[in-house]
Amino acid sequence: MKRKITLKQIAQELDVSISTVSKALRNSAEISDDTKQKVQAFAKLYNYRPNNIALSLKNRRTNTIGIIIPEIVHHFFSNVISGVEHVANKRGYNVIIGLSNESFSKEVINMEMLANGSIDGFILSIAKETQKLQDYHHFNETMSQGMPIVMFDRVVAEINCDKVIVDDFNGAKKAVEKLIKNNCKSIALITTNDYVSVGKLRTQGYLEAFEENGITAEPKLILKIDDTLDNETQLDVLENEIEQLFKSNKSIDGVFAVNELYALLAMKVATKLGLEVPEDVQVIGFTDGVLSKHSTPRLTTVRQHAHRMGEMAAQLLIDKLESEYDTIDEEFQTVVIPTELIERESTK
Amino acid sequence: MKRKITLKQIAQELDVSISTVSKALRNSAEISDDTKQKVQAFAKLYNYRPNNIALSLKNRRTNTIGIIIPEIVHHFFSNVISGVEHVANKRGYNVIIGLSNESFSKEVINMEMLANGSIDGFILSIAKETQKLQDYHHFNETMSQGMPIVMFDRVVAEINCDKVIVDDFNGAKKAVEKLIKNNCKSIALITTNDYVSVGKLRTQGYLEAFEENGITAEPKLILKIDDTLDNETQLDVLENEIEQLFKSNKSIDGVFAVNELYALLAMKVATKLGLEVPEDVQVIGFTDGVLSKHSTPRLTTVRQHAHRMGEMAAQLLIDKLESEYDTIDEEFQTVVIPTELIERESTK
DNA sequence: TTTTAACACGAAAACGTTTTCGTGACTTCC
DNA sequence: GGAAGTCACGAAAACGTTTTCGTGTTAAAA
Repeated sequence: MKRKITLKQIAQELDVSISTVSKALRNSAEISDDTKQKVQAFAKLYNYRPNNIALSLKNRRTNTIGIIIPEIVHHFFSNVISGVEHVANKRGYNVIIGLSNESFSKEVINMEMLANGSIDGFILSIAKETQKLQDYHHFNETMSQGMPIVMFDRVVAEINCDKVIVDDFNGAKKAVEKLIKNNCKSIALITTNDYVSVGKLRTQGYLEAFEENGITAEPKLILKIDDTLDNETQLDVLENEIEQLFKSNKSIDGVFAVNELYALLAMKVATKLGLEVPEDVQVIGFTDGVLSKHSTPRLTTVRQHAHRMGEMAAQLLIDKLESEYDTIDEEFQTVVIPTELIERESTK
Repeated sequence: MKRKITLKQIAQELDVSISTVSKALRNSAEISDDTKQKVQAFAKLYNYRPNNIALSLKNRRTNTIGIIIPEIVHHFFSNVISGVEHVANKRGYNVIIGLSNESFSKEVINMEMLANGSIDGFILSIAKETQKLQDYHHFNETMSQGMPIVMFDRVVAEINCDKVIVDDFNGAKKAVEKLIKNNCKSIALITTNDYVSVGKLRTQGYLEAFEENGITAEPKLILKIDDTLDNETQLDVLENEIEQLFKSNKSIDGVFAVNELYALLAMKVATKLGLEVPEDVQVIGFTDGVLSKHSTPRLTTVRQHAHRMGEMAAQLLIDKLESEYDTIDEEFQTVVIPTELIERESTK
């Protein structure tokens, strides 16, 4: 088929030079009105659009940002993407995605693939495996090449860059306080292993709420789920673990879970064991996703404002990109997005 | 900070020409072993990587594919993306995303933004507004410029291009047949307006199952939801409509819904009205998402294999891109992905 | 010793832009 | 009528690659 038309072709066709065509299209005062009209009409007729790749090469800016996330089939992450895309689009940037699938090596490969000029900067949330290995060389290398990074949600303290995080600690704390205020006497925690930074922070929020209220935390009320468990296929294992928690602690009248799936399963198990939600046991989950919204009873959750996080991350990154001439400004900021407790039917 | 190193800089530093460096790095036989070693060592030391943009310009291929979808916070679409990303990555392509938010103009703008050389081809599912307006000029223009398009799920018959679709008709038909076989005598349909192509096809499947079993469809059992309704905020309206359906048709003992939310709400309403699922009313939904998997009772659904659809779409596109020299092959194919009935707890 | 072949490298073009600078043809001014 | 200035345009460089072709040097063959 016919390829896209270029300046060169227009120039040939109209018997002028390439520079004249370029200037005419950009409405330069250097060019006579006659020529301008002729060129512009021709360009319009053939639907001329400047080639983006050539522009990128010339300007040494691609106007594209890369976003690397652990998974995309996930309410939180897809929401972040939509936020990123929203402001990126508004400000004339494209968004290119890479999935790490929670794997360290895929994260590294993805970043290397994009860092070679394809994008101007990164927005990313690191893979669990990376958190476990604590190998951050790829971030340092990328930044040392002058490519800015904005991390969100799962961030790493050792790396100096802009960050957008959820207030995991206080979000969890407030949720647990809510349970305490609602007269729960035996509040269980369902969380992940400690190397997952957000899981750890939420756990700390739980503990802090206890402490401030003079309650001593009981280890047996804390269930740490091994999250190498595949939530898709090993759902029954998960459910079983939670069931054991309930069975060996009949006193439980409140549950705080670090994600909505755990919270939902807690409700399910409770119901199965003949307990009523929220009468007998109240449940709050972190992460406000579709599951929480449409469960019966509808789950009280800690909303993270994922969309806003994405918007904020994109804003930070683009601001940095567009102020790169005053490169002295090597001040990095960490924006904390406050959480919001959405009270629904799983609490009194 | 220090920018990425280029061939030119290596050449200067080593006092050879740019061509020599390039050849040395590509292990050309033209270059002496001495020089090769020197250059390669230097390149490795400074972590040289060829600039992708320059390569794209030279090769006139970006090795990037664009995917335009109506929304990303959506189990089906995010699953498709993950499929696309999977094979794209495996075959050395990047994926750049654009969201139309179901808007015609955003779809057009997004496509124009990417069609100017940023990508080699499109994978897309068209916006509802585009379906309603039936304005497809942007697809034709894109294709006439030699840029291939692969459509998935929501496709348009008038455009000649590769397509990947769900077998909506048969998927729906089989689901309804299942209900019939399970002795449902009064099967309701909860669907969307007709201009949504997949909604229409699923409705036809429902009708066909009736016909083949000698049952006459009753219009009052068919609820068409106006999908300009925002599922997020107007949930109660939705729920109310479904409740009315049940109340004015006490005989209903089976429900087929064209998406999982409608199905879930149907279960919820039924339960609320004192009906047991699946004892009194059996429910099947199209689209196998998280809601279905984690509802109580767990929903029987028609699985679409979204991930596989994404993989297939990417494969079709890349195959076409990489065979573009024998451009005569203007045969387009439509791949139909069969559905699968996942029987869970909402049917007997 | 002369011709030929192999070897090792450099110059330059090309991909599609934008922009700086130069220049020939007029016009204006004294 | 010559100097100076304006106008309208073209040549060329640059962004970072790859690749084709040309060329000088050396070694082998005649």
